[in-house]
Amino acid sequence: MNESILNDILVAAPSTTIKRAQIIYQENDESNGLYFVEKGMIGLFHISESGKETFLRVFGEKAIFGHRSYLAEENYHATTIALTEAKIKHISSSSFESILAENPSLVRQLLKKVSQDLGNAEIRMAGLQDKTTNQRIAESMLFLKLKYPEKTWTRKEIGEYSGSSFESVTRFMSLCESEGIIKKLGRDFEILDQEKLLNH
Amino acid sequence: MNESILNDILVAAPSTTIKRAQIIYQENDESNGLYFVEKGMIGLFHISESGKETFLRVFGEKAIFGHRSYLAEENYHATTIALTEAKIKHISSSSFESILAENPSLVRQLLKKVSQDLGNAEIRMAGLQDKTTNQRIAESMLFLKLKYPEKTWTRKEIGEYSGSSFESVTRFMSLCESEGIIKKLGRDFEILDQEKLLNH
DNA sequence: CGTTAGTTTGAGGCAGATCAACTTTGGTGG
DNA sequence: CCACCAAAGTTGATCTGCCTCAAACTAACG
Repeated sequence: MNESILNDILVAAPSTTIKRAQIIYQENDESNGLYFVEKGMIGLFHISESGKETFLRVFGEKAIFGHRSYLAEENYHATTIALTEAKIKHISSSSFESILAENPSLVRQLLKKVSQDLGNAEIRMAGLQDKTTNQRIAESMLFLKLKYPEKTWTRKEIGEYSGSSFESVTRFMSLCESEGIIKKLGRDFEILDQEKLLNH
Repeated sequence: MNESILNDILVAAPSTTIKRAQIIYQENDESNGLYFVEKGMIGLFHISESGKETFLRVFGEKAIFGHRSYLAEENYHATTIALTEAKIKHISSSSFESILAENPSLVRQLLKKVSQDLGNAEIRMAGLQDKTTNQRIAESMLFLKLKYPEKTWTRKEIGEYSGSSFESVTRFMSLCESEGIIKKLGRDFEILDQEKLLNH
């Protein structure tokens, strides 16, 4: 994201500190501008009536979130939950709108980012149909660990990102460790062989 | 989509006639501007190595497609196939780029549409985890039939849209007919009770 | 009519979810 | 710094929704 454009607004906005597991907004809430992650990580989840959670997207440091609903002119379609303690900034709808109006290049950047996210979502949707649970777990482990190595991802989070149960994640990780593909480090893990991991 | 803006370009562009089942572009092909559906319907599919197809999006009359890849600056992530005989127009990347440059409001409209599509894709992804096959089939029947009533949707298409096998669609439709919720008309069907259909 | 694509129905199998019982980790506060 | 405990992880057993395979039927189009 073009940081220079957002910077002026962001330095002025006050930061809020969020505890792990705290909810920022919930599915169906009215859209309310956008948020910026100053520190920590936020997850976007869909939570079904039965309580089943699907982990849709991760927002790491310097990422923005909440913009999709504003741009789509919809209420939030999912819930954001802090994955770690975090510091975030909020930008109101009216501020966001004036930034957009004054910065056509920012609009194009957002369009690019949202288009990429749409492609990713559709590829993941297809993966739920044509890949095995272990393949999806392997891909999710690789994606989450390589893109956000600083976080100790729980089996539950990996399960919800890959579309499987946390027990399946545990089993697959034990299998991988026995084959020397990963190494468990307490609750965390390290990938020793990316190639073999993906070819499971 | 704002038709007036695109109109000038579209009247000038020549139409191409496409037969049913014909492929317009394939996954991984280089992005190539955008397409406009003048007549008929086009489907966007992901096809796995084993041949399993996932039906991602439908493009009906006056819809555009191919724009996501261009805007994301990626190769195509999926394959477009004509669902019926169709007439389409093609707009080159350079024409599309100049239209975008001259029409900020069109860029905002695209941003809105792509954001909505992202929300829908994520909701469908979550549905694959927390809904039963029959629930998803019911929702897909309703969506496809209400939004595009002129097309006789095959069991295979409904299956690939809902993330289930065509046999499961057949079985569910037989069940629904026996309960008076739908009526089969040759290969087509009619929905008699939307409420009951969704509450299965 | 003949042909082919689409549909129906039944039977069987299995990937992966769910349930259950137990162990380990790592943070917290005394 | 240690003891405690809640949260996270492990492992085994069971169960089932839905896919796959198979075989026969039927609509629709040239």
